Amino acid sequence: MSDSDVLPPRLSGFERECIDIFVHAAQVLGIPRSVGEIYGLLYASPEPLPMDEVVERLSMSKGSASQGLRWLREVGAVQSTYVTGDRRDHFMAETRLRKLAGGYLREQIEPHLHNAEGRLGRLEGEVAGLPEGGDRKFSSERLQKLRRWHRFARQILPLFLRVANKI
Amino acid sequence: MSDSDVLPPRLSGFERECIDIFVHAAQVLGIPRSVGEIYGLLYASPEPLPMDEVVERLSMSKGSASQGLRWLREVGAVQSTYVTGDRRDHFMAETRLRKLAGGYLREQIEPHLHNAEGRLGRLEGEVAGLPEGGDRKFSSERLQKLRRWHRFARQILPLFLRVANKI
DNA sequence: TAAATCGTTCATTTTTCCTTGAACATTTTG
DNA sequence: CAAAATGTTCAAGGAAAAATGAACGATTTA
Repeated sequence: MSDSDVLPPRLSGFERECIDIFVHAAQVLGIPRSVGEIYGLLYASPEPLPMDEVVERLSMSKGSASQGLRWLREVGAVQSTYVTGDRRDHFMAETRLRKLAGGYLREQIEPHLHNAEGRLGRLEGEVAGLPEGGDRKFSSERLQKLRRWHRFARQILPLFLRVANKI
Repeated sequence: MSDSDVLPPRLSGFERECIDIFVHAAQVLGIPRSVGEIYGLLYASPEPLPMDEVVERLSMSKGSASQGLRWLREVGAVQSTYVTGDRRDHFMAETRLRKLAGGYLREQIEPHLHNAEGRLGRLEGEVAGLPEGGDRKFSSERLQKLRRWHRFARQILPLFLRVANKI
């Protein structure tokens, strides 16, 4: 006799579909599947959940749940709350798009944009060291284009957040 | 005696820095490193390059170069051109941001948005099957929020392309 | 038409990333 | 204080993705 005959299903249909959606979203964003699962479960929950329940409902190791929840807290995608008479931390999904996107951009994208500045500086050094001639003009134009792209990214992301704020 | 004593360096400083930039950009976008390398090399090249040269300059296998170039062509990030007196295909980087971003969104993002519609439909089915009560209201609100996000994504991406067109 | 060139495909290897679970620290309960 | 509960860390294992290179087909050249 298998467990499914005696145990209640761990997840409701609604929960399963929410998890499915966020697992796929995580895939698009390059985030681990387990993180998508956790967020999906919390998104489907009217009440905040403690870590044990995440572990149990998702059949996930404590390690993954601990790390996943930490990551989600760091990017501001979940908040931990008190529940009276329970010393465990309880977690709930942050669902304001502005907060979600803002945390992701700050933690995941901003560092890359920052590093890109250093790389553009090095590229500029290379162009400066080039001998005069047709290739130098070409290289300089390519560098300028990269700089425009970088400036564009720096401007468009805050704009994106302002628009997201209205959703 | 090592090769570096007798062979010219395969890549110029300018090329190396361009490649570095696009390798990191690829990482952010979840694209294989080899694809970033190829695009970076082509971006740095005033002339279109045949596949052999990509293989040689990047010390990359023919397989990777072939597949990487195919992918780049599919998303519209490189174009192949004729070079008179040479039967090999020659590749050059597409550098219009609108084209680059458009191809990426069409090939990589759009399929996910399309699939999401199916998932939202299934989620709607789950909500419809829920008994009346507080949880049903909650679930319905969460579903609506997902639908708003989806609509938002569908609207913001074309807008993004219009703005990118001016860069 | 034989040899050389160009490019693709795909099974295999390599690498990278994710998950696991045991060990541990900390706090709480009996 | 001993046992239980809660949560973190990290080495090791496993899974998924990427790179390799040999085999192959197609085309061109001598």
